[in-house]
Amino acid sequence: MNRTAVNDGGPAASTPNPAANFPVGTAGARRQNTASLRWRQAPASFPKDPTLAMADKSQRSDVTLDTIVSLCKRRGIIFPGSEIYGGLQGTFDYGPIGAELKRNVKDAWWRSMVQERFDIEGVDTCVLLHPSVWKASGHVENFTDPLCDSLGPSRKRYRADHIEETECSLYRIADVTDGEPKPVEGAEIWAPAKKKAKEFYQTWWEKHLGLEGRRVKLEEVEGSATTGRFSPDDGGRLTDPRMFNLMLSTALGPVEDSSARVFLRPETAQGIFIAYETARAAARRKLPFGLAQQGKSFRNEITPRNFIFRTREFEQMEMEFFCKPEEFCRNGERTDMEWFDYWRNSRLDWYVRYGIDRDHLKFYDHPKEKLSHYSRGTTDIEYLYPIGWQELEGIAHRGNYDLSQHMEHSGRDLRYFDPQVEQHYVPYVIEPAAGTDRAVLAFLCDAYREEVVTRGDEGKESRRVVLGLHNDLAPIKAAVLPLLQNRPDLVEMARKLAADLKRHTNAVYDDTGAIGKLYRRQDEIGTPYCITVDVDSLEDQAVTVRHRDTMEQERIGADRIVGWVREHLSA
RNA sequence: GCGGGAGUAGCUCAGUGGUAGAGCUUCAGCCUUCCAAGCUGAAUGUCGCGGGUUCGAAUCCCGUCUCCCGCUCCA
Repeated sequence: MNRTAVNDGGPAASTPNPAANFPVGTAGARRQNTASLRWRQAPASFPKDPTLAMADKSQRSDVTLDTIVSLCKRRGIIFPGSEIYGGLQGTFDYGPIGAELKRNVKDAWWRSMVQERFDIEGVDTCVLLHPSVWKASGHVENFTDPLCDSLGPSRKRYRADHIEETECSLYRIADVTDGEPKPVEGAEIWAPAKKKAKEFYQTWWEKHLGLEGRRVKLEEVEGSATTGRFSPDDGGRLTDPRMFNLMLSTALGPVEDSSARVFLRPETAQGIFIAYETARAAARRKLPFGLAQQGKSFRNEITPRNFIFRTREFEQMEMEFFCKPEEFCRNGERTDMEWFDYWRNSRLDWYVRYGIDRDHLKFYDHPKEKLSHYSRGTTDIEYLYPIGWQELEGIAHRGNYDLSQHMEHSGRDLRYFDPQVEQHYVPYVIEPAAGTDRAVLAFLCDAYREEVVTRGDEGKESRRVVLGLHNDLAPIKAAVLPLLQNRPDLVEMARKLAADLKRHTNAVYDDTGAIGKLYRRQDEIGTPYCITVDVDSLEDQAVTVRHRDTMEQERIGADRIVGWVREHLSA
């Protein structure tokens, strides 16, 4: 979905496109940097859907992606993978705080999708699946894009199947000003037709071959007629298409030559479909019911970008909900489309429940004409990332496509026998598929805020960075801090309190700084409660609990603190 | 893959041919009775990598790698 990344770069219709082109095989001309620079500002002649572009104009002013990236790195939440070797594009590692956060997101999903429900089971299927699975699912055929590049000045890349091939020939340019045709060094061009070629290259000759005011002639190189593709933007010839398969593959078996080439799953869903019948039978499930799964998926994204938004290795939280096609529903039973609707809303509510501002979420219903032939509806839940509205989760009504495909390719009967109607049929599937890393990023962006704090007596201002995470998502739930680090009795009491808390929740102890600094440290990673032990605590056996969001404090008996924290965390 | 930008301390960067620096962070000590205070001290660098020019290279040249941005792609 690139609807949002509108090419807001180019000034609209600045330079008229002079339709210049570089001749094939003149390396010198390709280095015309000045021309390239000018060209880069030319408007693309394929504006992406302008209406959508308008609708998606909204941007966030409260947080930038760079801010989040930098916080994540500084605090060891998430940082580039393989960093000590210079990094590996499209991979990110989660550090101590990030690992907790991600676990919490996954746990929250699992609780609401599996644990709290009576109609969904969890599964955990393999990353490596039989190669036929991807033939059946359509990934082998459809997950491969033929791409080609323009040799013209725009250097743009196109989907080969989006551009028609046309007849073309190679032309030589000759200078005929002085009567006798003199071939111009290196000036050979591919063009669809002589007339067109003349239009295309007029400007180019003059500018780049020093032929201003000269008369030139095009000679078709004999036997060069062929078919080729040309850039709609700059008229340049396109390279032959190269195939980009978006699935990663590996060799299964110890000896590479004789081993089987298998794919790493590009989605977790197919594992669920092929385990469907066994899981259903073992769990003794009737329709409707769902199978949920979390796990890593891999895609050879041509351009992984935007931090953890698009990476080559990523994690998914998917659920396949098998339900009855409408014609088999009895009175009062939800139809497939009603289930689709149910899951759309239910999934959006989940994000709101865990703290995302409702105004930062929206549905994007895929237009009917863009749906796959089997799909009866697809809705994206989009989140207003700092980079704009982008897909966070997709909810798809997949009809009976996947199970039917696997029936056909595997030869197994995956139909469901419905005792109510005494018929066999293939269930419909509703699939809410969420990106775990995208969810983590969304929660981070939505929780992030900066405040200016004024200190009471001196009126000194300082900046406070807070992650206002939902308690369930906060990586660390409570920090125990001694007010004075040079008082062994305070330190001892605080350490003991931290140890008590650690038996029940993820708590930490910290005394390496003045109290204000310790608070800020915890604010930055979203710790909801800080518990401070002061000198009075030794007398009255009470401690101060400081709330992250309000910075308010309250006094609680030390012996009640574990209960207090547990109670507040589950509230 | 193409084009552009960038690689110097954990972070942000300065350093354009002559002994590698600053601020912040981190750590230790002192101090400190609640919101990044102060003082003292310390740690941390194959200047992305390889080659060349030079008496001498972070600096100039060539090559190379990686990251970032744009484009193509993106359940």
